[in-house]
Amino acid sequence: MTHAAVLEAARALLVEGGVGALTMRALACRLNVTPNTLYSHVESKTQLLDDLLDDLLAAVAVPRLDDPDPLGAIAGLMASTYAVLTAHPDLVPVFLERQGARGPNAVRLGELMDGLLEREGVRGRAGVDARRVLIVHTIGFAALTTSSLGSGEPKPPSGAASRRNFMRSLGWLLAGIAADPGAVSTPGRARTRKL
Amino acid sequence: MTHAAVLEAARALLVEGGVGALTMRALACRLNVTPNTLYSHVESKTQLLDDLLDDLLAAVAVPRLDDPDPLGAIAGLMASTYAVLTAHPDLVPVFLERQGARGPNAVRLGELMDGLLEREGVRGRAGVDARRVLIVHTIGFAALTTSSLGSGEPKPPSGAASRRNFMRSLGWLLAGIAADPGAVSTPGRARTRKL
DNA sequence: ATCTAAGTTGAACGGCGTACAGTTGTCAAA
DNA sequence: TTTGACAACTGTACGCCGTTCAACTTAGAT
Repeated sequence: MTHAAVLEAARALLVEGGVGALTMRALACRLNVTPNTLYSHVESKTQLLDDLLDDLLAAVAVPRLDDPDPLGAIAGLMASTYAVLTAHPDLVPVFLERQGARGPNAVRLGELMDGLLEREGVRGRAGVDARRVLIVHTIGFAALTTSSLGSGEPKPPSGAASRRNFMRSLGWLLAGIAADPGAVSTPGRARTRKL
Repeated sequence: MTHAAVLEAARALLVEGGVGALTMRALACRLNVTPNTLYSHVESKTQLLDDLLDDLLAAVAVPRLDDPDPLGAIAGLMASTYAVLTAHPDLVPVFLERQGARGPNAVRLGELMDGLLEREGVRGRAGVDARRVLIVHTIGFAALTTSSLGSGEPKPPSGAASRRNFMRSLGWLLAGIAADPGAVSTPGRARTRKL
């Protein structure tokens, strides 16, 4: 009975029955313990979910910061993130509810992205905006990839079709970001008091 | 004590304390009634949330289908949707959880959008994809507009800055959609068995 | 005056996350 | 070998949740 065992059982519950099935009581039952025992290994259910989230992000394949093609590297990074998220669709709503993960892996990915964007000449305010756009697009697509979204089309598109659609629109966004770096490229006093 | 009164009180609770504060018991208390009374006017809490969602969508300003500038009309439609959603940020997580509203107003907006896209030459599979991209972008931005999203930047951007960022990236997406209609413009037997 | 149907209520069910006091088992220090 | 500290675990319970059901009230139609 360890922290890791709890996480693993939680993941199993999530896969088998979705978020609704992940209950401290069900979790305890699966581990053959009483519910309160879990609190010796997990601070709270919220913390447990955060741990699951960050574990998920650990599976994202990260490009090298010095990749010769920064824009392509970013595309690959987002594609990998998308793949990881859609592979575990049950966690995505949790992700949204938390307003984005804040664990060490999330931070690492964010910094890597900033580095790659900077190599494209996108930094400062523009960098923050660009990261936001890309993350919204990726998480949003992952979150809504299995729904029919409004009228008609009762049959949601296949996973492969969704992925193609994701990559295509991701390309549009990257093109826009690259075409308009809009960066205040001179750091220092020039941008100190600009909001 | 009517359906409308319940909805109104629910909205008030939502504004005052977020989703967590919207409880059947709290709702009943605010209306000076016992909790079970609510079930004479509302089928379930889920249905109540759906009603709130669709009510929200009723506030979206819709362009005319025969607007001389379809692309601009779509941009306006998404901008209005974004404004409405960000004005009631508490409902956006609910929106996400429901995987997009399915009420009559949502259907109406979806159909209007399809009509406008069609006038841009985007129809069929491409139309569905385009609608998906635009909805993801809009709802995603509204959902994540108040978070810091990963590393750094403890101060989230202001509402106006977020809106500018939203509109700018929306423009990139619309440009991509318009530049590559990718439509199978000949309906009929040619595309019957193409999945 | 009587019947009916809608609105409301008290009480309860089962489930949730979680707290607290007490029991067990393990293992180092005496 | 005994003792004692400490971590893991349990029984029990609290307060919350959404929801149901039989009973009661009451307004309007017959």
